[in-house]
Amino acid sequence: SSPGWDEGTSGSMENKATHSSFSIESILGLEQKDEGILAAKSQRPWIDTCNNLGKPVASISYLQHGQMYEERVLKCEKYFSITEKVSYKRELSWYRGRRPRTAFTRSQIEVLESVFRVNSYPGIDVREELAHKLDLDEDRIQIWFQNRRAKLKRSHRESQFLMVKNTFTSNLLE
Amino acid sequence: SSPGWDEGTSGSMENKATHSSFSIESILGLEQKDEGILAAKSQRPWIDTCNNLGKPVASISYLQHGQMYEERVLKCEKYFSITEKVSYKRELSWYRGRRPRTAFTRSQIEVLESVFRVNSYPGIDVREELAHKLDLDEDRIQIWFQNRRAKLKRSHRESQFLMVKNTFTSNLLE
DNA sequence: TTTTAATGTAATGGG
DNA sequence: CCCATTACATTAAT
Repeated sequence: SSPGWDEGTSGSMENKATHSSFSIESILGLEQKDEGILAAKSQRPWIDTCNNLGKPVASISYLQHGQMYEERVLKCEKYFSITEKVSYKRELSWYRGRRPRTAFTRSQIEVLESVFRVNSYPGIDVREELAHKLDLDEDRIQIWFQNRRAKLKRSHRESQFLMVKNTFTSNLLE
Repeated sequence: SSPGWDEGTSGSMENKATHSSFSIESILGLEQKDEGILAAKSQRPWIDTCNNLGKPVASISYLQHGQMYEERVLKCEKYFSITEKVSYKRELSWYRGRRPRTAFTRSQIEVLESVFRVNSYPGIDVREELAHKLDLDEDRIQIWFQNRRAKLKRSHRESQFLMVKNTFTSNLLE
């Protein structure tokens, strides 16, 4: 449940613990048995969000507040239709298949940074805990730590580099 | 001899047959004697290369052809200094002891992919042949096929997941 | 422009 | 060999 984009209904497959005996899954004969391919988790849930309702029947696009929007008619019934409004940028991300960029809040960053100072390699347990506390996907946490480690290494490299360079320069000036 | 990262001047240690009595190696007292453990093949040749000449005395960095380079001063005498030019990318990998990431060329990938389509599990003989033809280590080939098989498996899982989910969605909309 | 979230994949280590 | 992870090079969003 990352902020900035909704998850649609794609999460329903994973809520094994909460469905009743008369759940949709059981009616459709898709009961999870923790065997075979149904256990698989989609790698691209933000794409599923649009696929869940099929290809749009139609769409119109327009400008609003200086931004390009598109209204897609996902389903047309006699008395109603289901529409979805998406921004142009998001649409671009979609067909490129790229996850919309997550914008962490300041408070989320603060927590992540404080954990990072203690442990740059949190295990799955810590990541799940963080994910729950910060209301983020565990995947986002993992990626954040990866990028954070890369950043740390970059800064180490730069400072080390400058140190050597300064030594060299000092020697030259002696 | 993987393409994708230059060897700088560090390859000189391997050209034992071509150096004269007044080579840099002999001046520095680093003559190879081919005795004892030196005959063994290192598991990490990309680390040995830098350790052989000790830590650089100093280094300066600069840009050339859009790439970061570093010039390291290996030894400073009164009238001369011995320097070594290395690319920045290589420098990064050094201090961590990790093999520099191989960047396969498009044509190498094409060959590997075409072989993969026919046989995902090439034996040592095929791998050696590929290594020779593509000018790569046999190890790189082996790793490539391992990663390629993992990728194939992922895509299979993903498509199966989507198939099941689409069935699920179709049922809902009927 | 700079920073950094996201991606693809080469490399590593354990089983 | 597999599998899960990690590092790393790049791309692209902000």
